[in-house]
Amino acid sequence: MVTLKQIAEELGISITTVSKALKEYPDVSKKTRKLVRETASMLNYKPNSFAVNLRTRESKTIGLIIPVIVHHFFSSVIKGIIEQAEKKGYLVIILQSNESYELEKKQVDLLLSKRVDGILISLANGTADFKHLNDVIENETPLVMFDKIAKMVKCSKVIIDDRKASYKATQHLIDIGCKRIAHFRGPLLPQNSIDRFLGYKKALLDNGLEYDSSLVYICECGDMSFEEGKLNAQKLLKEHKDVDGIFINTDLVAIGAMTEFMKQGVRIPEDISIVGFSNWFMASVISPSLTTINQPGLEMGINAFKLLYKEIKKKKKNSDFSFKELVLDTDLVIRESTKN
Amino acid sequence: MVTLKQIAEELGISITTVSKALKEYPDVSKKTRKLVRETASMLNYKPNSFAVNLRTRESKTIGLIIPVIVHHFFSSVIKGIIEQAEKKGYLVIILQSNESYELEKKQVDLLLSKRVDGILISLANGTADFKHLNDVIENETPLVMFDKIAKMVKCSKVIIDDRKASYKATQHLIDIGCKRIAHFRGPLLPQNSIDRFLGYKKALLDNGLEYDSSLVYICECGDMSFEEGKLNAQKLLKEHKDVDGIFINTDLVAIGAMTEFMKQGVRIPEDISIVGFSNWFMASVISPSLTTINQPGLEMGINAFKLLYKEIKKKKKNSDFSFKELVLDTDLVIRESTKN
DNA sequence: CTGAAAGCGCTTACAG
DNA sequence: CTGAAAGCGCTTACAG
Repeated sequence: MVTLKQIAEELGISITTVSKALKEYPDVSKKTRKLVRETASMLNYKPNSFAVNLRTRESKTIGLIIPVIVHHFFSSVIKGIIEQAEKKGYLVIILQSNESYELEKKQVDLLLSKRVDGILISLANGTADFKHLNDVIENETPLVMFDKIAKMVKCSKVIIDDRKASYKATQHLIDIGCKRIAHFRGPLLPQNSIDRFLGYKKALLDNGLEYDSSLVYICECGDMSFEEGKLNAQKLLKEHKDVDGIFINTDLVAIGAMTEFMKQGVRIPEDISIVGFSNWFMASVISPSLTTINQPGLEMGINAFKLLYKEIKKKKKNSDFSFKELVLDTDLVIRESTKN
Repeated sequence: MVTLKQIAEELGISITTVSKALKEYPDVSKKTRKLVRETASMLNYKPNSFAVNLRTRESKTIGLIIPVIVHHFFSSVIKGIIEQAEKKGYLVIILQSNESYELEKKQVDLLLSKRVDGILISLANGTADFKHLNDVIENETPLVMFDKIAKMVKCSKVIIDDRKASYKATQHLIDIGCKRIAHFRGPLLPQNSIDRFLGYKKALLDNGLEYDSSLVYICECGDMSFEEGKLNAQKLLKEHKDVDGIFINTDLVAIGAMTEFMKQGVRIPEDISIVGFSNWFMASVISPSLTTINQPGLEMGINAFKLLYKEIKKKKKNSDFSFKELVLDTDLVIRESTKN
């Protein structure tokens, strides 16, 4: 590998001058600069990034921890982050927490010891303790949370208004005439699962409908989402034959439920209307197609990186920085599963 | 940030000894070692990886270039790679080429200048020149290609036998009685698109069926796959009403085609049987569900990393290393779109 | 405009 | 068993 020293020797000048010439320092004569640049490109010189990192104390690399990768929404987020990062000259190390708090903790530690310039994270469902996140902040490493966040942690965040979105979804079911509306919710912990439930409940009450907790079914929303949808649909058919609409926490669970309903001869939307959440590509191609809330994954990724980038820049200059909480718009995509 | 120097000063010993104690060198007294370890953990010492990289000339980081991320097959590969890498203490930088040769070239260069310990790549559809890959090899950076590979490049590879898989798919159509079988193929360049076409053709000929090139339709298989499927289905219905089976290069295109057929009242599988390729999760939940070739993404990722890891180890020890080409098994998943 | 020198924080061959 | 010293390849404050 070619080093500055070799270029310097080749030209009989000092390493200092070579370094400066390559970095556009103004105090190098044009002639020298040209010579250095030519020699560098001739020898195919590439700065040793290990040395640069050590000197500059930054690696132009950020870390991303995400609960699952094989997931339409999250892979869209990843795409947004990587593309934006590349534009600004940053690379992205990706880690998957598998919805495990323990793993997430280890991975945060790993990224910290790798000295990434910043960390982007969407929390695992099981994460209830936030010490590892506060460690990041104490360590002065910029941190931005997105989608699955912890309200308590003091950092920038990019989210959607889950409560508003699920209110909209439930309102739509009410508008098309549903009277008895069930909810398949996510796990008890993550904020967005809670918020979606609250939006559902509020929509019912605001419209003078009774809130019946026995109509709320819980899903873990892990690898078994599709099966959970089926199972809950079975249970629901046994326990509450009068239900005519369901707002479901996630498209994949919704698709599982629809599969089960159709198998049992329950017609969608004639007998039961269904609204999902996320707008996976799949939702548009199944039959009947699924009404759902569009969750802007790409935008979330892009904005999460942008916030992180700003913080990195500010911190570098030691200038003031205040956290931002960005709330992205969602919209209801009406399809066949709720036609009236 | 705590450094070795600070620990050394704290204990009144040399940096050398501290370093050795922390790294389990045998020539340090038990007492000293214990003292050093205690102090290190008390001060929450974390080695500065920038300095370690510079000294050891390795970063324990590898690069991954992939055509698209938001894609069931590729995101499964990513998952396999990351998990395996983490087990061996490696982190993964992910870049998306967007099926662009130009971007891919830049990204290879970027990874090389970042001095990653190895590179994993699945080629963009447009990649026909392999200089950038040979640069990697010349640079002595271990390289493993997977899925979309270049036969010409001398490195380890993980692939499936596309020809065999598509032969199997076509044979299945023939076995259930199809006489006039079309093929929606991928772009002209990538090897797997070529191989899938050849497997289709061979199956026809081996079974005494005529090969008719006008029954072969091309898709770019980019972001527009679903629409391409629809369009090709339209064309096919106009041009070849007698077709009773189609083998389609990719599930997403197949699902687009199915959507169009159903819209036009063509029954699947009664009028036309369809086989896809990849076994996206979606294939199992649409209706009729799609017969397809299961492409083992996770296994491919795991094996690709394992091969890369072996090569990294060998190169470090300067021992001999020979390239391996791993061919993973695929199987035909028979579903409703081809019932007879 | 040029360059000698210090230093980033480690690792390791070598001397004692 | 311990440590002084060299060196990885850069960057940059400082002197001239």
